[in-house]
Amino acid sequence: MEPLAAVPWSDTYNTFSDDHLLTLTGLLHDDDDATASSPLFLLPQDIGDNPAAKFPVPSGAAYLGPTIEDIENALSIAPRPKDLQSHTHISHTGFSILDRGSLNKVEHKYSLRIKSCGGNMVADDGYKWRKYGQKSIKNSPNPRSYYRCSNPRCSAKKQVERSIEDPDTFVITYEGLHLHFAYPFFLMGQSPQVQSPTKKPKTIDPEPEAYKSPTFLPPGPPLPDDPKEATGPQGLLEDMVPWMIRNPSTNHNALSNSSSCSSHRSPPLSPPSPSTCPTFIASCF
DNA sequence: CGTATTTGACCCGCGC
DNA sequence: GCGCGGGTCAAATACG
Repeated sequence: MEPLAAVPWSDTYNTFSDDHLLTLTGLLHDDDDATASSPLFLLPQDIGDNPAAKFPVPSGAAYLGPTIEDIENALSIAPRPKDLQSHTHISHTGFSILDRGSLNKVEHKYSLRIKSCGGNMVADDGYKWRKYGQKSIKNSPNPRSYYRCSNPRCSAKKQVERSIEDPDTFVITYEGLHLHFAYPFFLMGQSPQVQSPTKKPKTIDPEPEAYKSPTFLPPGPPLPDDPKEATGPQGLLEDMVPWMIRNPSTNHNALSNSSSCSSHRSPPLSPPSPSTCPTFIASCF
């Protein structure tokens, strides 16, 4: 039996999962990266007035990234129906985020189970993903697709496969983060004095240099490749979730005020198109 | 023609 | 050592 007879498999996967991926990739540690044991984000309240604290400190006391509970809390701000549906229905985008238990973290990888509610998933995060592989999985009729951030300086990856139990449920596994997303959080050009003592990445990636910069900027417009391109507040979910997780009490307002197409930032490799408006972000949170 | 996708080959880790 | 399976590579192909 061929999955998704009416819609090309890869197309469905990609358009469906992109927006969700952005939701989480900004939170994720790269499994093999030197940042794996370092906090991804520090916020103004975290930094305070101590210059020495303006860079993520890879110590045991540092913020080690979101837990499943953090992410679930962030997700919980999505409007939930009053009834006893087992998942949060996102009517605008035609899919549902399965309720508690659908999100798992395993060895710095997050897996998310998302229920498709029919229709084509047309939502994009502005980032581009390049499919680099597809494999048939043993004992599963559904292949697994492998995607990598099209930004060559970014190591973010995702895997998407259809659930065996429920053909309408997608299992998306996120690994790594959009490193170019972290650019605006640091001032470049200063000699690194604080850097992670952890192991080097398996592959040479110039991106981690950003983390070596001692000065940390508060969350602002993600700046994929060139800090000089930074403009005003943006508002992708990816921008907001790290902040949300740290500020659960103000999550809802922050997102409702920040989600709009007009404030969509320029994606790393291509300008946003009308179809790339983060509708998922606006409707989900 | 440049870019993205497809897909078989290849690599590597793991269990037997 | 060998086979298996997951992950990645890269040439061929499709597409805009």
